Amino acid sequence: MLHPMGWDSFGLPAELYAVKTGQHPRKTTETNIANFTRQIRSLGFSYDWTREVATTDPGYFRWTQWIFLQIYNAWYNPATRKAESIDTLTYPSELETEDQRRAYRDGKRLAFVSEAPVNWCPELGTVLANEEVIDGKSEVGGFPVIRKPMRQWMLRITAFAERLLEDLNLLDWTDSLKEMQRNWIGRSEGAQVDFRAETSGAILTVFTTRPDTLFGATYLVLSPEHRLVDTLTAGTNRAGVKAYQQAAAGRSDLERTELSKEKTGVFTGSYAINPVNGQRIPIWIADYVLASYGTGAIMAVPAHDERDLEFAEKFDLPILQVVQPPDASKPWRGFCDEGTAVNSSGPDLSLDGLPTAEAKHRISAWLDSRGLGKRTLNYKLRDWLFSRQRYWGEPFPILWRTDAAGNRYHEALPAASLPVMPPTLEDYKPTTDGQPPLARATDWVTLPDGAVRETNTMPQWAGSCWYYLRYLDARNPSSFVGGAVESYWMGTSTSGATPGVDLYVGGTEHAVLHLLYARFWHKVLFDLGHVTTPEPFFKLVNQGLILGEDGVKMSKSRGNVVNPDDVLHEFGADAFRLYEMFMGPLQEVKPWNTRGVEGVYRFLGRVWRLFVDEGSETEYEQNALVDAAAESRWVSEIRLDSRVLDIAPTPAQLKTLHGCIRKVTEDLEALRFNTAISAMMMFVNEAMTWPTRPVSVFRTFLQLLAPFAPHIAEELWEKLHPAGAVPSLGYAAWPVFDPALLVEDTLEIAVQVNGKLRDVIRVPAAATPADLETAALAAEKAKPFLEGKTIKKVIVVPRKLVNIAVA
RNA sequence: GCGGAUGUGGCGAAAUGGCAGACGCAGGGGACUUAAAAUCCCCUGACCGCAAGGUCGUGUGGGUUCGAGUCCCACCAUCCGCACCA
Repeated sequence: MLHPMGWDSFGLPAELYAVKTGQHPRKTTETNIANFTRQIRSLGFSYDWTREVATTDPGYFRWTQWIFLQIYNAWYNPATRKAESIDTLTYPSELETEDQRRAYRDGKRLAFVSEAPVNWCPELGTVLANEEVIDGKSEVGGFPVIRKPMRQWMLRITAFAERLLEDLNLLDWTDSLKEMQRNWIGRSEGAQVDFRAETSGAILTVFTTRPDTLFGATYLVLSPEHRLVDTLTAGTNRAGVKAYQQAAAGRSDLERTELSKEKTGVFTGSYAINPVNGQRIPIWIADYVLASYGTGAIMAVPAHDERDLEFAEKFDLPILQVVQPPDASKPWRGFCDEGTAVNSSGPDLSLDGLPTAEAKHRISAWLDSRGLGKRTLNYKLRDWLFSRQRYWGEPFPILWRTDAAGNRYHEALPAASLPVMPPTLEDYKPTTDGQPPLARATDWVTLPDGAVRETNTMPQWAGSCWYYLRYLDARNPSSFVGGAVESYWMGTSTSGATPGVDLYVGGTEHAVLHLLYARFWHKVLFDLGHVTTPEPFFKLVNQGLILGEDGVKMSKSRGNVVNPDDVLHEFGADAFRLYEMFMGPLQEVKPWNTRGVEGVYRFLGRVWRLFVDEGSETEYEQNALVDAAAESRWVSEIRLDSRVLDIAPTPAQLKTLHGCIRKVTEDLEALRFNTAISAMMMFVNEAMTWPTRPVSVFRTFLQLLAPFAPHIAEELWEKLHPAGAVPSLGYAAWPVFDPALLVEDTLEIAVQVNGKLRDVIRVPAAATPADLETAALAAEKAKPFLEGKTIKKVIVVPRKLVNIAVA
């Protein structure tokens, strides 16, 4: 069992807090880690602190940088569907110079530099990944985000889209979480179709999931950022197109979606030819077409697409039916589902009368045979924007140089030079001219040979992409994780073990961030032979959020935050732990209720009184009051209750105990802590009524209690072993229940008439179904319901119930 | 709009298709106490009834079944995620 704890301590929140308090992030991070450690320790969690890691520790981020180098020095080979060393890349023969081959190689790496529109958050002064933008605002802080072309580091996660999708099937995750990832990856099958521009002859490729509607395409739409917009714009339309492009560029994502109710766009003044029928159709640009999805251009089929219809109606473009709904009473206008092709005949091809699926097939084959298009897969997933203009993150192990032709190119630092430490800065805010903070350290940036360092840093997700691997071998100085250690813990050296982390408990907020990024890194490491499982986390459970007492998410601004320190001070760690587990199912969202803590606190009081002598308890309370300094001595003088004796338990006592062992054991396995606790409450409620309290029974009970309330369990365990030389309760083997002790000699059988409970009878456990039937028919309280009725059928469920069906 | 989850007492919740509401909170009554707190005992889904007992009851409406909180269909509500993804 490996149960470690660590700190994901790089990132924006830590940096923002540091800026706010005017301290260095390393200082505030250390202070916070110390405080969290204190709180966690006071709760008595059994973490293995010898494996503690912090992602901000140079001994840790050295290996984060090392993994980045593995990604940087790899490419995705579509033939093998795997990441491979960049050395296996073959070059097209037309690349003659080393500079040309270098440019080609850099374009293939899994870590690459790209000049593309990115999410820029002016308030935070940094770019953000797609996953970090929620409703057009930054995930951290909630500030507006705009699109801006910038030169940034990207990781080629899109190459793994299909495998990230497929391998979800290997995992024991909830359906909802898997669905979130599937939706985020957003696979869709369709076709690319080439349209030829009428005057320039330029080829315009569009992506569509409905190639069967090609005959209904009455215009094309390009995104404002599409690279062919300039060449396609006719003279008189130039000013309007430019203005539209500029307006779209300056608009935030939020504005873009808020304004989505109203479609906007401009005509370029030029036309394209529909390859299927030679029709001349206008080319428009509009921001409802996204540059970053598909080809950044669409064929509009207003009859059978909601958005195209809205646009066509607004700009008075032709709407042509090409699909007949199966339900003829439904209007064809705006019908987007599958039906039958109509009005779809051209000189070389007719789809008329074909069902949608077949029409898709036919047209795809036709386009393919003419070289006009091909079947394609598209994903919503975008490449991972991996650089940030921040101080508090891992510096890239990358240098920039200039070649003979004056082109800047990048180069990896050797692994031996890791870690690349961030420079010491007085001011770690971004520069006023928009340069990352690291650019302030001019001595650090420029090397003696003229090379300059990359001044961006990695995003906060980098460190958390692989921490579970570092836990396995946290102090290894020569490798990110030792090979034998990795295969032992990840389960590939033992047959039957689940591959990867056996149980990962975490919140849903990581669904399309950390959990996606970590899977991607893991797959790269797997392909390159550094780890032995294709997936990092086998079983994943999302714990539910604990809301404030008012049923709303806890927040400082609402003032409904419960501070664990206060709860601990008033009720102790055991009551706090017990309550959190007793509240309800682990996965459920549920509100905090301090009364509930009092409830489990009372339960712990009853446990205590089950063991200790009341008189000595009173003495302790009085003595501890006048002499608080010697409290621990007075505690040790509390005596056991005189009924707690080393005597043989009665069969009834053993039965109660073993029933409890069974329930607690099974519930723990299934993470049903709430019902396990309720079983222990029932045990205690009954044990309170016993005239004798056999030590052996209570020792076992304490073992059951220990994982929930370790402090009180350990204290009482010690009292039950007066000799002193007893190992801690934590090392005692978990009790095993004896099924033989749970056998009942008589059973309670429910007697139903027409499914309604009428009586409960007691029968010997050995009673046969026939015995049960006889006894049930004779049941006193059931009789009135049988009188004067015909018995149609008697259903006997052995050991449970008898149902008499009457007419 | 799309995807997912959840709907059970005053509240948190239990219940391999087989006695709905275990366990706990809150509430009511009682014991102990000069008194209070703590503790212990009893009651507590709704309605009818003096009682015995009965009727109804797991978001709504259907269905399958000897029997449905549980399975199937439709709908409603709430929460979470995604959202102009062609």
